[in-house]
Amino acid sequence: MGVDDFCNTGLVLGLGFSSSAEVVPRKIIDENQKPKTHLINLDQQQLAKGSLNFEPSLTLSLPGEAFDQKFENSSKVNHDNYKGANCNDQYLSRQNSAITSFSNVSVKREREIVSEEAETTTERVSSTRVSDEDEDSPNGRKKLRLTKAQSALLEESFKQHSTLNPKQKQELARELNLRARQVEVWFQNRRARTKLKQTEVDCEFLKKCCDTLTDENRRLHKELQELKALKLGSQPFYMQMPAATLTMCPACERIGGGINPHGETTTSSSKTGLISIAPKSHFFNPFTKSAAC
DNA sequence: ATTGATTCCTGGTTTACGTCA
DNA sequence: GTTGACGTAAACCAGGAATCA
Repeated sequence: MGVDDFCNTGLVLGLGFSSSAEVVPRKIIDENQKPKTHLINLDQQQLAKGSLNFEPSLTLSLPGEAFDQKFENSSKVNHDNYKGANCNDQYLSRQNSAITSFSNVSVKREREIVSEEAETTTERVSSTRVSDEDEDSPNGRKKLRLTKAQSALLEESFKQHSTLNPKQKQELARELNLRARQVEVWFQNRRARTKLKQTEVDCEFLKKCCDTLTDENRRLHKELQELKALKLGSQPFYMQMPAATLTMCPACERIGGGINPHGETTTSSSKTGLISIAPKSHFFNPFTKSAAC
């Protein structure tokens, strides 16, 4: 029996985990007292420290069953945040000089550019924001570098809510002396980075699980060989015992099942020589000690 | 019920900028 | 001091989903 045998069963082995930090959406109440789902992000400090207490959960299911539920939930975004949003924050940072460099802009882009021009006009009159400094940029994509104070405030806001409604966005933009569009882009990129980091953490975890399961597979192979050897030794006791009823202590690697791992017979039915033990679902958890010990 | 417009999102990409050898 | 490689993050694009008229 090898990995190939396992893969040909038509079953799906799912690996997931839960942690003290919520990953699943939960209901929260926004400022308008409207219940909505909201993705709660892992605390970045916890991530960095690796201090999250992940509890692995392995599931065996038919193809298409709920293995992806976590990720489906994670990718689901509630759009109620923006219900009733107006166009006020539709501002693009691309400057007028850059517009001509896109010869085949879509209708959508043209619409946005029109609104951008309108807003730009307003801003030029009413403020001295960063965009004013970009006037000299030859290609219109002068890159802003946020100050530490701006980044800190954005991070603080992101900790409170990973998405912004238009009002929050405008308010934050005003506080930071940035355009609403810049705040919006920052949050989009920040969410993407969070997700990427979480993916990396998941990947590392799965690698460790893979290593552990490989070791477990190796150990089970060894156990199988030992059982075959015993069977070949024509010992009637073991010939009457279904292999599935045998368990082995992962720690001491001794065979259990009616006989304790250290050799003593423990069941009353042993008088008959036939050991009768209820099949026990035993899925080895690589992160916990063996239940047999 | 259907459809088009609008808005924001995600996922991926581009690119300006800073750092370092 | 200059330069090229590289990483980071701001900005962008395409397409999807939700909502509304």
